[in-house]
Amino acid sequence: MAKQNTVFKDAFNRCLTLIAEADALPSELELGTSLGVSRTTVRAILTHLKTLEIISWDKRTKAMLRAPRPADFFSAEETSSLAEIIERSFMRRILAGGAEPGMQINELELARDIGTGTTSVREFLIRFSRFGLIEKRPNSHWVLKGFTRDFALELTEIREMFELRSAAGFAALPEDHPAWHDLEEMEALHRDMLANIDTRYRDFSELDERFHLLVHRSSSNRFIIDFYDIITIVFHYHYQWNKANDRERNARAVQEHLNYIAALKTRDLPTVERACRQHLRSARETLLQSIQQPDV
Amino acid sequence: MAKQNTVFKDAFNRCLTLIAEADALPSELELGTSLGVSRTTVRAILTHLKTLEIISWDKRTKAMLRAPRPADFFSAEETSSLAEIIERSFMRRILAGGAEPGMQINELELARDIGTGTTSVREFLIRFSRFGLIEKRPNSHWVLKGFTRDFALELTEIREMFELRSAAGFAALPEDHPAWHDLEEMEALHRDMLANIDTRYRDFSELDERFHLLVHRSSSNRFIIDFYDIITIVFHYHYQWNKANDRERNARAVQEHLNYIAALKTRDLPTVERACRQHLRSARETLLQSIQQPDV
DNA sequence: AAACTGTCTATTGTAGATAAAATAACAAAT
DNA sequence: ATTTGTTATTTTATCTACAATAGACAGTTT
Repeated sequence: MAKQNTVFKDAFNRCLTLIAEADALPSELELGTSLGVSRTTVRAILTHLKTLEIISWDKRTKAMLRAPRPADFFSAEETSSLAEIIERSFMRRILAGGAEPGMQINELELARDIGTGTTSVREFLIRFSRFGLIEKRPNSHWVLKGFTRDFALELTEIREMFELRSAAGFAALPEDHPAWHDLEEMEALHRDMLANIDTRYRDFSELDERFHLLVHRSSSNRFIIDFYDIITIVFHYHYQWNKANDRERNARAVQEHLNYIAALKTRDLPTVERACRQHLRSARETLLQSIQQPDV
Repeated sequence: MAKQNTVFKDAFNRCLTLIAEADALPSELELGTSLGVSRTTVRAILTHLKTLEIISWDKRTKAMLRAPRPADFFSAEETSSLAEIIERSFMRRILAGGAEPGMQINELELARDIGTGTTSVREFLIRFSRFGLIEKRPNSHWVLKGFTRDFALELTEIREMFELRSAAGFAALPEDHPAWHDLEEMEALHRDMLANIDTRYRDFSELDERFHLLVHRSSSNRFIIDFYDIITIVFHYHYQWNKANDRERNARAVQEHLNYIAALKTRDLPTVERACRQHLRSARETLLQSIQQPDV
């Protein structure tokens, strides 16, 4: 069926929440930029809104007729792009489904399982290969290298190099750099979470990602920032499937982040390095614990 | 036309040089493993060899009838895979053809220019994107970030981190590790080249690549080793299109490599670090000099 | 004239089809 | 026990086609 219209559906949903608040509708162009889509898609959205009798629309006169109802929204499955679907499906297979290192990966089989064409699966695998978990044998299959202890060690080795350098770079940023303001906000978010840790500890994963990204960004090095994608995806799925002791683990991590933030604010290099190392060490331990040791 | 039979053609050429020396033909299976192809392809090759009356072939009796002639070989264009063709073509466009940073890259146009389908171009761009020179705008074009001074600085920053760590790792390898033997060979090759530098300086590019790969490999970290692909491709094309003063430049680099090798053999960390830093510094200078400064 | 809209075109994302190559199986021959 | 003939099946690499989306231009409204 050629292209899926997930861009339209997702933008439509976001548009509904957008107009639910402000009841005056902006111009097509404006709507397009605030939703991040082209005018073509905006017009498709407006047409659909009109069909559902949520708005009236004639040329440049648009008016709200009624508030959006839950039934108006497209369901979550419909709005996720094919790439997201494939990623989730693939990660479930290789992480949850007891996939052995060395296992062969078959494009056709994956595509059939997921219910997509082979092209999309192929492109996903090519993109995914930079994460070092799979490898291509040309004219033949892909090989799963596996989420092993070695993988985790190699990953964290690089992470530590990059983050130490980024943290040092952060501490050296000029007084008026916007990152300092972001850091203040980040600190407030952490304090908030720590105050209500019993109910909020599940949200740590997202906060963790945002905090470390802020640090990495200060390196201004595209390779360091890009590498952080690997960290993100690994920890994202890791958090999803390893929930043992996560309350305590996350509480400790929040505290470590706060120490780390305080250290950055001193701008004293040895202090920064100490706080950074300490946090990275426990992050590594957490990751390693979740990896099932191979039998050999 | 679906798949190109470049695997067959390339393997056929390699087979010709292989049998030109030894005149007894091995079994199909054996031939397959030494050429790195399946039995299906081996049989296609044997059939073609028979058609050209280079060998006689009846069941397991195969005999050479005549030596291969230049005309028997497939031409170089026919044997290079589509991916290689696309890479060369693309690199020529973005490096030689005065491509400005910020320029849009159009899959369809590229494909038409090169004379291939869009799928292959797309897959190439996805693979290539990890080199940090291009970036995708989803549902829209790719953007060329350009081979700029910033790019070179970011690249060399990582390179220096990785290579210093790898070099330190190399110096710490146990006495009986095979890498020490490879290093001896490498040293001999360098001495050879230095002795005949006037005629051999053009081959330095390849030697350089092999030497640094040897060092990087000792890190045993897939991310470090994979990153070296970026270095390789950048320096490969860099050498191709920047030939100014290359004789002196290469002579100096060979000497630096020899110092570096000597330093590794001392296994003394400060010595290694000094030699490594010195070579990397001049490599960076060379790279930077070749980049045209943007007008701003 | 500036902002907006209607209409049209070009390009991307994805599915499906096809040739090349890999893989498999097994009986027959050495 | 290894190699080959034979045949069939599976999978990859690549092309083509088409809907969704982006983007451009000209006309319209304020």
